[in-house]
Amino acid sequence: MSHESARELALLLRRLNVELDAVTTRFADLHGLNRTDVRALVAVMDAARRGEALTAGRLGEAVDLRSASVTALVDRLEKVGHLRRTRDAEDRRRVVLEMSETALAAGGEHFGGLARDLTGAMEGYTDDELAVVRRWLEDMTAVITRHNRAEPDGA
Amino acid sequence: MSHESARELALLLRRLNVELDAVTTRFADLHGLNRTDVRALVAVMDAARRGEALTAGRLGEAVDLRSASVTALVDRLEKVGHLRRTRDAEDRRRVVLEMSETALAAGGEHFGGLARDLTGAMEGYTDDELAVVRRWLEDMTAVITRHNRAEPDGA
DNA sequence: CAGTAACCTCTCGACGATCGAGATAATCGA
DNA sequence: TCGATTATCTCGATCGTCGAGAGGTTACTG
Repeated sequence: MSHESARELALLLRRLNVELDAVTTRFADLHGLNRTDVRALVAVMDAARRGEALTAGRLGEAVDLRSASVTALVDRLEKVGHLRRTRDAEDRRRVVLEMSETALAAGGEHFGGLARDLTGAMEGYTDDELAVVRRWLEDMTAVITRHNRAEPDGA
Repeated sequence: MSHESARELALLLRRLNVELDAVTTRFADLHGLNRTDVRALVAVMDAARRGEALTAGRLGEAVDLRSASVTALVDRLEKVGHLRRTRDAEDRRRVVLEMSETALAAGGEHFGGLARDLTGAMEGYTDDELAVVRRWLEDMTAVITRHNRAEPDGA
C-alpha cells in the first residue's frame, strides 16, 4: 500500500530534519557558540566559496537579523577570533567580513566531514537510484516551499 | 559521475532542511509564538497521538529546557489558551499538559496539511522507487546521527 | 508509622540575544 | 555643493533561558 509507505517517509523526513538540526547545535556546543552564530559563519563560508565577500548588511539578510543584532553578532564572533571586520575600500560605508583561518578549518572539518560521509554512504547506490532520490527531494522541497509561501493555512 | 550526483544530493538535503525549518517558523509567526513554543506544542501533540499525557518534566526533556524555562513556557502557552495544566491525580507532584481543541485544530491544519501534501506528491512514485528513497533516507539519517554522536571532530 | 531521601514543579534574580529608534558616517545624484 | 540615500553602529528595552533554591508530594526503610 503506497499510501502507507508515503506516511512513513514523511516521518523519516522529520527524523532526518531533527538530526540535521542537531548538526548545527553540536557544532555550536563544541565551539561555545549559539545557533545564530553558526548560521552566520556558514553564511560567510558559503559566500567565500562563491568568491563573494559578505558585508554586514548581507549577512543580516542571510540570517534574518536587524542591523543592531548583526552588530552584536559580529562583535561576538570577532571577539573570539572567528571573524574579521574590514572597511570596504570602494564603498567605505560597508564592512566586509572574513573568516579566520582557524574558523574556516573548524567549519570545513565539521561540515565538510559530514558531507564526505554522506557522499560516501551514497556510493552503494546506482545512478538510477540516486536520480529517483533526487527527483523525490526536489518534489518534497517544492511542496514544502509552496506550503511555506501559501496563504495562511489555506487548504 | 556518481560522486557529483551525491554532492548535489547533499546540497538538496540542506535546502530541504532550511524549508522544513521554515515550516516551524511560519507556524510560529502565524500564531504569535516562538520556535520553542511550537516545538513544545508539537511534542504535546505527538504524545497525545501516542495516547500519553505529557507532564511538565517530560516536556522539558522533549524540548531540552530546564524546569525554570518549562514553567515559563507553559505559562506562556496557558495564557494564550493553547495548553491546560492539570495536577495528576495519581502523583500529585506532577502537572499534566493538555492541548486545547483550538490549538489541536490549528496544529492539525498546519502540520497535517503539509503531511497530506507530501504524501500526495508521492503518489506518482512506484513502491520500488519509494523503497529506494526510504533506504536512502535511513542511510543518511544514520550517517548524520553517527556524526552527531561521534568524538569531537574526529576524522 | 515516623523519618528521610528522592522527586516534580515553581519562584526569583541574572544573563544574553534580539529589536526599534535614532545617531553617525560615507556615497550618489542633481 | 547639498540633499537624499545607504550602511553600520549605539542605546535602552524586552523576552527567553538558566542556576539556585524553595515548597510540596511520594517512596523507601527501619
